[in-house]
Amino acid sequence: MSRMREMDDKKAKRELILDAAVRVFSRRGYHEARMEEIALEAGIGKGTIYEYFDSKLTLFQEVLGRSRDIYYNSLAIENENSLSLREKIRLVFLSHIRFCQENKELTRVVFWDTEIMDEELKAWSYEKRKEKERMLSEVIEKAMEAGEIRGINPYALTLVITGALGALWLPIVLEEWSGDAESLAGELTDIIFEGIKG
Amino acid sequence: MSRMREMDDKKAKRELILDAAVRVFSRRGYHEARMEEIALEAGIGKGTIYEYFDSKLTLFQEVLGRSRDIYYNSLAIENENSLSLREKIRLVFLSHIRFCQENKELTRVVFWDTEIMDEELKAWSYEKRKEKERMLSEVIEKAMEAGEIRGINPYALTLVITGALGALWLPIVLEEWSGDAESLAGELTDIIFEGIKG
Amino acid sequence: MSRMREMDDKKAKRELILDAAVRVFSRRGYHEARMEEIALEAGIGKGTIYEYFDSKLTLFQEVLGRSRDIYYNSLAIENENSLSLREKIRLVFLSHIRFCQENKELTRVVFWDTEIMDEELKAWSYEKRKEKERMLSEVIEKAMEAGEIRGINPYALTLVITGALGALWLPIVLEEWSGDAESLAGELTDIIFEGIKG
Amino acid sequence: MSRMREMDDKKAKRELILDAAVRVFSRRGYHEARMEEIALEAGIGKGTIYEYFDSKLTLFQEVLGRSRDIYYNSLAIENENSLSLREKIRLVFLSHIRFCQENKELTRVVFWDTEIMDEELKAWSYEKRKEKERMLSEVIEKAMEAGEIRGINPYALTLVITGALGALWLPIVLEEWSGDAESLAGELTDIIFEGIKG
DNA sequence: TATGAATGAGAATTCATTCAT
DNA sequence: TATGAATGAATTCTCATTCAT
Repeated sequence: MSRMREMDDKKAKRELILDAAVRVFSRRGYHEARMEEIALEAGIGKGTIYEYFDSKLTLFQEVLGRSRDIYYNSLAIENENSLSLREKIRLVFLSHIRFCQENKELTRVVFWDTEIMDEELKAWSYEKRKEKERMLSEVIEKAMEAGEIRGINPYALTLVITGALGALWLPIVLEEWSGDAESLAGELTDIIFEGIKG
Repeated sequence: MSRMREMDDKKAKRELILDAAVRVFSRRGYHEARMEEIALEAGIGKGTIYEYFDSKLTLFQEVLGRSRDIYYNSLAIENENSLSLREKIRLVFLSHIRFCQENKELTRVVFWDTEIMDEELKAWSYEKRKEKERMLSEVIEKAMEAGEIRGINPYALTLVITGALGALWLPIVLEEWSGDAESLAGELTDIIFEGIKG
Repeated sequence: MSRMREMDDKKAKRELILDAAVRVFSRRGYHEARMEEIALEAGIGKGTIYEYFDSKLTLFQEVLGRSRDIYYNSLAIENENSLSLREKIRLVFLSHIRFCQENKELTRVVFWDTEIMDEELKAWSYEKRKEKERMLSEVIEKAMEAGEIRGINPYALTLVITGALGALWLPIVLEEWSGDAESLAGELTDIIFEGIKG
Repeated sequence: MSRMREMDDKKAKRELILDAAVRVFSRRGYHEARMEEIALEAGIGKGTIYEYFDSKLTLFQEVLGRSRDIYYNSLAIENENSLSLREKIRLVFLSHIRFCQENKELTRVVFWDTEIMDEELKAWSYEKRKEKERMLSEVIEKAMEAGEIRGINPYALTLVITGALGALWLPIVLEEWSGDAESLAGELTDIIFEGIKG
């Protein structure tokens, strides 16, 4: 077998394991997930996982890291500098909803506030959250300077937006809500921009 | 010892255990919490816990249930029928923030999206959440009928409000945010009612 | 139960485990010994061992340490300062042979040059051996100064004595040799003092 | 490739593996040695070892057997019938010391009293030791008959000699002792022949 | 023939739960 | 009733060995 092909195989099996791990971590959570179940799900032997990952924690960290990266990439608003804040927020809601609808398992892994909290992971998680907040604050302050939005406490707005996102994955994953993404994104944005006052 | 006194003692020891359990579950999470640590924290023997609770899961369920009850009671808006929706929402934010500030351990137990989704607990959790949403929807619809707020999707507003609440406990518990409860509650309500449009 | 009695029980169970461990380590060696077998041998459950010892290594270290202490104490020549070197050496041989005859299992643990060689244990082992050599050298040099023995290389004599000891446990434990302790001790001493020249 | 050449290759690879195995068993001991490390050390694939040896145990047995053969051959006193016992013993000490100095790895394998006493290996080990003792006894008895040495217990002398040998490899391998082989061999022989009496 | 990816039996260890006191 | 010593099921991880290529 060519070296190229070998590496593809190696990579492919890694992916196979990661995919299985996402599913198992997603339905069981970290502590209830069994390495044996992941192996079974991947259709491989228990020991094989350890050829690709050092430990259960390592595997989980990679699953979590990748899931979050995929999620954050799916939001992709940084490059859309030409858009108005209103449009940006609408887009964030829209892509969030679509991501949750299309990736129920990844979603569960990303948003399931896991206990594991290995110190390293905790720090990483914290940093990621802070970064997201910083980014949002920045965008908000610019829009405020530009007069697009009135003078408000940016932190309060951050809470409203990230809060709505955080509230919006479980109903989707549990299939309680399966409405139209465009509409809901629009309605949320509308509330935030226009207020609800009668 | 009188039967009355005995029962008081019995009750008191139950409380003792529950208090210790809140602290331990709060700082460790369900899976990392050790029955021995709870017993130690309560100043009793490990075996004694089993005189009062069937299992670790049972104990956790009661801790979680009670914590949520205390939290929901602290919100206490049902009886305040005379208030406007605006005032009600402001009050919910205010009491939420105060509760989190004053009961960091309970808060962590209530909001820590635990993995241990034992089927029964999951169902109970689900029901509790639904009930909260129904209540909110009802209040919103009434306000809409009364013309206090304009015609919007009540579900979207529910998401915005519960989302903001869900986003607002971690910064408090982690002591990242320790600002003025009144101000933040006001600002959040203001955003929701007036919108942010410039 | 009185606190006194409790501690006795606790101590007694520790001893029970240590005894069982000596037997198992003695017949299997460190790596082939199974914690389960030790538990079985002690007539207790697997988990109980861990109530008294942190790990297999810890248990082994204590078994080894105690066995060696018992052995070295059985040699007990330090306090016999009045004796001549010849008598001391004869006594060392004699007590060594008797110890091996009477404590076959301890003997195997003490002399089985185990692989384990955890760094800490290695250092400890090394130190113990050095100490023994130093002690011997000292005694030898004194006897040389006193003219009891002629001028020889003390290190060479140390090798001859410790060597004979080291060669003399296996035949005893394997029951190849079961002769008279007094005679053999005398003969060995005789060879060392008088030489074998015709 | 000619059949002859093939067999040479086959033999060469066997040797390659055995050499690597000596080094690894020497520095790790049997249980801590990893087949993978041996393969790596030999510069071949893990699976290849199994083309030449049935199992780890088999490989170790061959390593041990060969190492011992090399050691015993290095002593080579059988053919030296013309020599006096004194000279023979001196020669044994001398060649032992030199062997240990020059073959630290082999030495460790030969003398490291391994735990892995697989029954077959144990029996073989036992037989080898007995044979050595028989040979020594024979030589001793002849010398006694010839009047070269006085009437002593041959077993006791065997213990003294093999004991000194057994005590003399570790200090060399650990590089604690790195003196002159000739001198030490002479001194040991001197003690055994002349005794130490003042 | 050589390989190394895959395997799974097996070992140490943990900890909720039991139960004799 | 309260206790904590004892327990063993369950879990992670290792590594000799196999076998498809």
